[in-house]
Amino acid sequence: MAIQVGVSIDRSSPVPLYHQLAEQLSTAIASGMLQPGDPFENEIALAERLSLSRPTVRRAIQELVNQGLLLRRRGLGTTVANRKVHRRAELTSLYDDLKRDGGRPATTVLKHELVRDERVATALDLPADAELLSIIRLRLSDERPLAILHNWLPPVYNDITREALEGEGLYAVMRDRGVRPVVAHQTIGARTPTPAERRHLGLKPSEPVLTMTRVAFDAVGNAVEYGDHSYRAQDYSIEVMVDKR
Amino acid sequence: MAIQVGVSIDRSSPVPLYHQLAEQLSTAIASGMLQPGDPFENEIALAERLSLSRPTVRRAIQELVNQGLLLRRRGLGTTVANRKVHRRAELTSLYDDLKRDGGRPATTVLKHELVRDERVATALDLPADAELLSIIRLRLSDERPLAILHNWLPPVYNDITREALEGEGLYAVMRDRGVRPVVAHQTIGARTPTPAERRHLGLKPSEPVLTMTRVAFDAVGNAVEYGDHSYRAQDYSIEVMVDKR
DNA sequence: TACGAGAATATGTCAGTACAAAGTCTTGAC
DNA sequence: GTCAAGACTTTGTACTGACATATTCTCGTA
Repeated sequence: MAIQVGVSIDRSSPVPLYHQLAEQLSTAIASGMLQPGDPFENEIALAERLSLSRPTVRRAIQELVNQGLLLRRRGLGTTVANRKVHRRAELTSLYDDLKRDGGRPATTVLKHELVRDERVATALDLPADAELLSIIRLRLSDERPLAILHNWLPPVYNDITREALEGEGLYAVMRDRGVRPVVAHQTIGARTPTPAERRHLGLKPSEPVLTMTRVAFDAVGNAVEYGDHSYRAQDYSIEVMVDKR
Repeated sequence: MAIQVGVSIDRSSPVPLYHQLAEQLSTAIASGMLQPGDPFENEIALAERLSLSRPTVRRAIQELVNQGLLLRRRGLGTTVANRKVHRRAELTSLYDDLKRDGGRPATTVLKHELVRDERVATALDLPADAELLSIIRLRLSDERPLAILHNWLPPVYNDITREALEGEGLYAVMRDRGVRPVVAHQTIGARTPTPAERRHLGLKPSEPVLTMTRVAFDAVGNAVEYGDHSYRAQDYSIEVMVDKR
C-alpha cells in the first residue's frame, strides 16, 4: 500500500513547483515518515492528487532519485532507498564541519602575504605570474591543533584580511562575498610531517600527517581557491562519497 | 558565432534520442572540437536543425551540464565549460586504475575464508551473524608491493575463488557476475603501519600508510562490498571529485 | 496442476505549445 | 552624450497528450 505524503503547493511562490514538491518529499523521507523499502505513491496518482502535471511531478521525483533518496524501477514503482546510499553532496570547509559536529574551531593566521607561484597559478587557470594571496592558517579544535591550512586565492580576493579569517572559515568569508565553490578536485595522501608541521601540530616524528590538495571552482567554472592542507592523522579523517549515477 | 556540431540521429535505434544526442555532443567536446568558453548552439535552433522536439534536445544538454561539460546561463546561452571542472564520476578499483595508467598490477591472495564480523555485517545491512567471505590480498604494481586490501563480501559471493581474484581485480570479478557498484562511502585516513603491514609493504616504522575504508552499493541499494585498505603512502594518493551540483 | 497469454500497472520516451524570467542590446528622449 | 525603457534572445517552468516498455499478476487452457 502506497503512503500518501502530505504536500502543500504554493503556486504564487517564485520557487518552482517541482522544487517545492521535491523539498517536501525529501523532508518526509528524512523525518523517517517513510522507511527504506516503502513503496512510494506513483507519479500519475501523485500528479492527480496535487493537481500538477505528470512532468512536474516526475521532475521532482527525479531530483530525489539523483540524491539517492528514491529508487525507481520501471514496471515496479518507486521505493524509498536504503538510508546508507543517500547522497550528501556538499563541499564543506573544515571550519563548518567542526562547528556542525559541536567542536569549537579556532584559527590562527600564521602567514598572510602576496606571492607568485607558477604551479598554483596554472592550477587556478591564471597567468603564471599572477599575484596570489597566500594564507597559512593553524586550525584548532577545542584548543588542540588539528591542521595546517595553506591556501592560495586569485587576485580578486587580495583584500581579504587576517582578521576576517580568524573569525570564521575561508568558505564562510568567500560566501559573504557571494562566491560559492561547487566543484573541487581533491588529492589525498599521507606522509611524515615536516619539522614545521611537527612543531605546530605537536606531533612526534613517527606520527604521520594526512594531506589534501584541492582546487575548487564556482558554478561558472572559475577557479576560486587552491589549498594544500595537512591534518593530524590521529584526529582526522576525510569522508567522501563516490557516485557513478 | 555558435558552432554547429555534426550529429546523426537514428530513430530506429533502441537507445533514446536524447542519449544519442548527448553522446555525440559529449565526444565533440572531448575531441577538442569545441573549446572551453565557446558558445554552443542554442536549444531551439538545435532542435529545429535535427528535427527533434525541444524537450528532447533540452534533456540531452542537461545531461552534459550535469557532467560539468556545459554551462547554461539563462538569457545568455550555453557555453562549453572549463576542462578542469569536467566530472569523472567513476567508481573504480585499484586494479583498473593501475592498468589504465600502464602499471602492471598483480595480486597475491593472503587469506580467503568465511568469517562472522558484526561491525562489517552491520555496515553491509546484513544480520549481525551473517557469514561473510573475508579476503586479504596483497596488491603489487610492477612487482613492488603497493597495498593490502582486506574485503568482506555478502554471502551471495561466497563461491568466489582465490584463483579468480589473482587473475583480475575484485570489481572485475563482480562485474562478470553482473554486479555493478555505483555508490560508495569512503573514509580516508593515515596511520603508522602495523607490523604485518610493514612486512608486506616493505615499510620502515616511520613510513605511514594511507588507509581507506569503503562500503559500496549497487543501483538497487544493496551493499555489495566492505573494504579496509592500506596503501604505501609514498607511492599512492587518492583522487576524488566533490560536486555540489 | 502447470504454464503461457495477456491484462494491469508503473515508469520511460517523445512531441508540441505557451508563457515566465534573466540577461544583453538597441533605441530614443532629454 | 548619457541613461533608461523596451525589444530581443535564450533558457526555465509548466501543461497536455500519446505511445513504448518493463514487470508482475491473473486467469484460462491444455
